[in-house]
Amino acid sequence: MGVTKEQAAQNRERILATAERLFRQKGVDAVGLAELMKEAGFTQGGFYNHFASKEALVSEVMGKAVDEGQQQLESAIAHSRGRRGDPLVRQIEWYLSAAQRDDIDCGCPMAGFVGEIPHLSEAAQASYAEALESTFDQMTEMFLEKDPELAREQAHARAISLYGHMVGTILLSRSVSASKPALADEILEHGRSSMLVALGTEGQEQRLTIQASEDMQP
Amino acid sequence: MGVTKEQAAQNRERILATAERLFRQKGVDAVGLAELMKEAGFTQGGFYNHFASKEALVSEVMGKAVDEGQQQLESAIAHSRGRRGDPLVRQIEWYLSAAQRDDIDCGCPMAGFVGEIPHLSEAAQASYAEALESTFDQMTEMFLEKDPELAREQAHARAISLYGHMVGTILLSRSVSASKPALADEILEHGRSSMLVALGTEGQEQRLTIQASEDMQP
DNA sequence: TGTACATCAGTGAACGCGCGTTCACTGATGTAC
DNA sequence: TGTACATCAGTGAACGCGCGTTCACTGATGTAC
Repeated sequence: MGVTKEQAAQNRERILATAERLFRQKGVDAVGLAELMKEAGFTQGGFYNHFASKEALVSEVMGKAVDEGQQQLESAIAHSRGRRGDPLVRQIEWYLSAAQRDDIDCGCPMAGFVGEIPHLSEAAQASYAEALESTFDQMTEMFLEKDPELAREQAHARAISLYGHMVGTILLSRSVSASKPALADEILEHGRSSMLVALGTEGQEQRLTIQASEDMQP
Repeated sequence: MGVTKEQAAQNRERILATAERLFRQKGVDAVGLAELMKEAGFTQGGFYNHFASKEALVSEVMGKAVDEGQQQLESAIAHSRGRRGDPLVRQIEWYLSAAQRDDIDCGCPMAGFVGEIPHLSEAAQASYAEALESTFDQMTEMFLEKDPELAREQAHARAISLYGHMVGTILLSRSVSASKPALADEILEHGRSSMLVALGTEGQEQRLTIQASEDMQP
């Protein structure tokens, strides 16, 4: 009661951060505002000083989460620039590590929320789609940097495919990490090595594609 | 009031089927028992004649859904046996079609529920993990049938990787199909063609792997 | 700089509502004799 | 085969509870003069 504007803004951020954590742990629907505010250190009623509704909060949390995911990816790119090794390889190995799988709180928001997005508000879906597109663009750049002779269009296609592969692999691994931990690890490992192999062989794709599709599709 | 045993069993099945449909459309948490029973054509109270609790219903729905997904895959294999073309190719093309993406009600249950699984009961998680393992085994067989010289272990690894790729691609496409339909289609298409190419090039993998990892990981 | 007052982030109780669950009751089904 | 009765899937009202939301109130902050 009686609080600096600056303090109020900080409190708002604390509510957002707490909401993101709880949403990831339990799912959006399973988190009540009373629980959220208590967890953030406030009483229930204060919520509406900061947000118009739960839906507004959800949209803002989604927007913030995917933006941060973006920035994380961007800084990962910057960090690996000039270092030895392929930034795509580094990215894959980090993304598909057991650590990133088990750290629900800080893991990739695109993967963490992908299942809930179709049930959320238009605003939340739009934020998500925007961020997904940017992620594809960033990964396209990584492909182009790796192989400057690659056509942009093809780099983009590879980025989309690779990202789908990464997201599916981490989700499957998470879905069984409680009931079959060994299987969960196997999923990560086979997904990862297959992606790394694909990264290596893609250079020869054009030569092989024609022959391959002849083999497959009579 | 006053109903044949046989009729009662049918009614139970109707509740299960309705629950599966609603769960897929809205998510497990967002479906209330009153809504469910009404949708199935009954009054609220009757629910507990068939199930001990909502949690018990959820577990049974998950078990049934993944089992049916299994059978569907199995019959798809049987159906394509002896026909022209690679069953894996057929599987990929069906799975990553816009139709299967948009038909939430009948789509792949593994993909539809993967995001909710970590929040559900142990029983539901166990059903899911069991079914996932079986799916990997079935796809392993498809790889072995395609290339009988392949080591079982390697076929299994490829099955796991491919399935992760399929699931991630369909989920990403679904997550933006409302807000960016064009992007959603692009995701399907690039994922699909990349998987088909990988199927074709994998035969040459062993030769390329060594060279590829030298290129990537100094 | 000091005083008077509006602002507004906070509190905590209360609202109506829908949730999962329980219950007394109904009446055709299915069984025992 | 007919009669008497137990069973149990169905009804629909009610339970306590937690949900999202509203409200009157508090009191330090921030502003106007």
